[in-house]
Amino acid sequence: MLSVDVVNIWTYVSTMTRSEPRPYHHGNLRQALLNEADRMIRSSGVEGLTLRRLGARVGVSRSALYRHFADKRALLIAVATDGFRSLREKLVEAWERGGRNPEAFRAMGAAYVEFAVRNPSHYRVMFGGFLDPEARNPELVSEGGGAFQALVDAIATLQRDGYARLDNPVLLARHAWAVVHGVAMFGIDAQLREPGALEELAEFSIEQLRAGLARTRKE
Amino acid sequence: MLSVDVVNIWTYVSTMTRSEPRPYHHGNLRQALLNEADRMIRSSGVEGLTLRRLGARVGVSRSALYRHFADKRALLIAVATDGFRSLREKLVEAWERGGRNPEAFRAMGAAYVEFAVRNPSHYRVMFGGFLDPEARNPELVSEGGGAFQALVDAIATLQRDGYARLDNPVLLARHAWAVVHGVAMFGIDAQLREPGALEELAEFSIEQLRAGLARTRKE
DNA sequence: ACCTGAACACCGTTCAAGT
DNA sequence: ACCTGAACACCGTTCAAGT
Repeated sequence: MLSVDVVNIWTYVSTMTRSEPRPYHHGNLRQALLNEADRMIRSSGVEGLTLRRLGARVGVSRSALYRHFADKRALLIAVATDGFRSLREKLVEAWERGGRNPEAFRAMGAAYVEFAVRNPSHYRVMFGGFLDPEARNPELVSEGGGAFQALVDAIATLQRDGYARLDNPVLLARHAWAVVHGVAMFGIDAQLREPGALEELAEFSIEQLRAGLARTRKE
Repeated sequence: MLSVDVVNIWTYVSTMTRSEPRPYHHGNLRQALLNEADRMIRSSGVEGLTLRRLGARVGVSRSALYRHFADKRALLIAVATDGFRSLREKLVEAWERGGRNPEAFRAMGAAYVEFAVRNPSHYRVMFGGFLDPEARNPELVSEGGGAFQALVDAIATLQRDGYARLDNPVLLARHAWAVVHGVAMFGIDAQLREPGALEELAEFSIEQLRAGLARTRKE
């Protein structure tokens, strides 16, 4: 009816008659903001991301952003959620392409470290505690859980095929996560400056991890 | 001569004649600021620490702080430096009190995780990347290196006594640090909510670590 | 629906001035 | 030596108003 047209008439009018001081973002503004936030975090770190500069870069007023995100934390949560989704994809790909065997498990560990080192600021948003655990955003929890589940599934498969000890796979996955997370942090903090040092550590730690999972319950 | 007295006369005058609106901090202001910053970080996290509130809590004007720290980053570096010193003390104590043997090595790992979990905000300042690696504050680097050296020394001793494989002790120490760091991060992010889950993981991971170090070079 | 502009309360930091 | 008070340039966030 009429009301439907009224709803969109401003869009029509503005696109047809405005002297184009700024193009409107129709529905893709959210994604444009996320993309630009990604770029800013990548180049200047989380502390370099301010909503005002983000808006200016996208070509939008200060408050336009609040149509799509409740506040800055909500935007960071969205960034972290995307990061977890991307990480899970990388992990699953390495595991499946490697043939779901102990060697593929090592490839999965290497993929984890690589993701963190190639996206350090992203990784910090995901694990740096900027997002207080009270902010239990369901999508974030679900996406983070999905990435962790990829590890649990891989370990359960190794167990089924006789490659891994039969402890609780969740405990084994937590241990595996701790190892790769620790290695990744070493790499991110750039405390390993010597070329090859991170690769050496990653290889060693992941091999230690694999051998430890293979070790029988009582040594 | 006269100039010496002139230098301190204001202190004399102010302590004797002022109607005590605010007590002066003679030389201990720096420590008072660090102590209060510690308390604020502990209760509200790093993002809860603002220089203005810090000054107000200590009872000092906004700019007084700049007599002791170049800027906010310098204050955080000082906090991190203290943290590393404290951590090293805890590690060395656990190692020596335990008798410098494999069991003591486990105690050292547990002490590490305990330090992180009991001082989560401190720990984040130390490792959260708030301090960009470019800011190579010599004291911070030295104190952080000291804590790491405690690990290297312990592993070298284990090697000498036939308890650990003979790889490069620095590599072994990096691996050990990665493991306990990863476990600590799990605990800090409170992703392990179930009671006892963190203890279970810490015990498992540290035992994996110890067994891995004991394993001979070629399994 | 989507955006603007001004305003508010808060930052870190500086600097001339005070005791 | 140590501190104050005002100022500057920046934040995140809100809200009435515009198209």
